[in-house]
Amino acid sequence: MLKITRKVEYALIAVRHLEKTSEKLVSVNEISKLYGIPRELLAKTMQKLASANIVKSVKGPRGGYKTTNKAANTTLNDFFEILEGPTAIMDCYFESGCDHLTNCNIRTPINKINNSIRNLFDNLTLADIS
Amino acid sequence: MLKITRKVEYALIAVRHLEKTSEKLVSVNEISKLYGIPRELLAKTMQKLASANIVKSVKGPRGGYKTTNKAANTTLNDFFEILEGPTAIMDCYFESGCDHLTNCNIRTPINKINNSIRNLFDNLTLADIS
DNA sequence: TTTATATACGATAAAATTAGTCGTATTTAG
DNA sequence: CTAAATACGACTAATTTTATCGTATATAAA
Repeated sequence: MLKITRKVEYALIAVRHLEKTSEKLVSVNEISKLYGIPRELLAKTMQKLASANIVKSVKGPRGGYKTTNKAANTTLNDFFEILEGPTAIMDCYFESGCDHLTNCNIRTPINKINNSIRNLFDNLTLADIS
Repeated sequence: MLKITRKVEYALIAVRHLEKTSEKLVSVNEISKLYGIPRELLAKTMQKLASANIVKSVKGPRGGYKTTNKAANTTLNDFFEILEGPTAIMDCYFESGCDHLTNCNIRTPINKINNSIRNLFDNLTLADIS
């Protein structure tokens, strides 16, 4: 219920670590050992952050990741959506098709809750929560 | 990721239905048929709402549920916590014991996000989202 | 030019959580 | 009495999340 996923958790850990080490390239291996998190999973997570230009990747020996100047200004909503897709407390908020037989009597409440959450996360950046 | 559960969904449906039918007692059977939701699951959900005094239960034939005057003023945070326990985007926010090896570098961000969400839900009542 | 190290990415397996069902007890109107 | 309703715990099924595996590609350094 209203939990973030490990992917997001690991991404936060990594980005914060990279912010600290600044310009230096740090490999997935290093971060996964340092915080005791699964390497392959972190690797995939970093790839998503890289394709969204939150971090920059460098291949090959001595390669790794570093944050881009975009990182700190990224909103939580963008950060979450890069990793997990649209922010929605129920699938019907984005997908079509409602399960309920006659009519859905919670459309308004669901929308209001969703909009509140999205508004919250749109107005918080990674820098804000540091 | 940040989803509400079916229990919460069903509870919302039921409470909104009961608000509409006002003083009349409505059985779980009736609501479950009307919205096409599993009876037993809804029954349990209603029992939790009853023990939190959001709804009043009446046993026996012609029995059922109706909302109490407490219902509309209930905050989303209370409503969620009655059904699902403490609101926390990560378990470590409430439970002790951290998985991370050396040190956790996301304590501050997690707390800030959590407090923001809790603050949001503490200031929204069921009436507000109707 | 070969080797070792690193990212990239899709497929699959394991674990955990959520959703749903079942059985039995209790209450009470008719 | 009986039927209809809530109450509650145990169990099973389904779904989602988490983790692993295999293979490809890039590149620094020997």
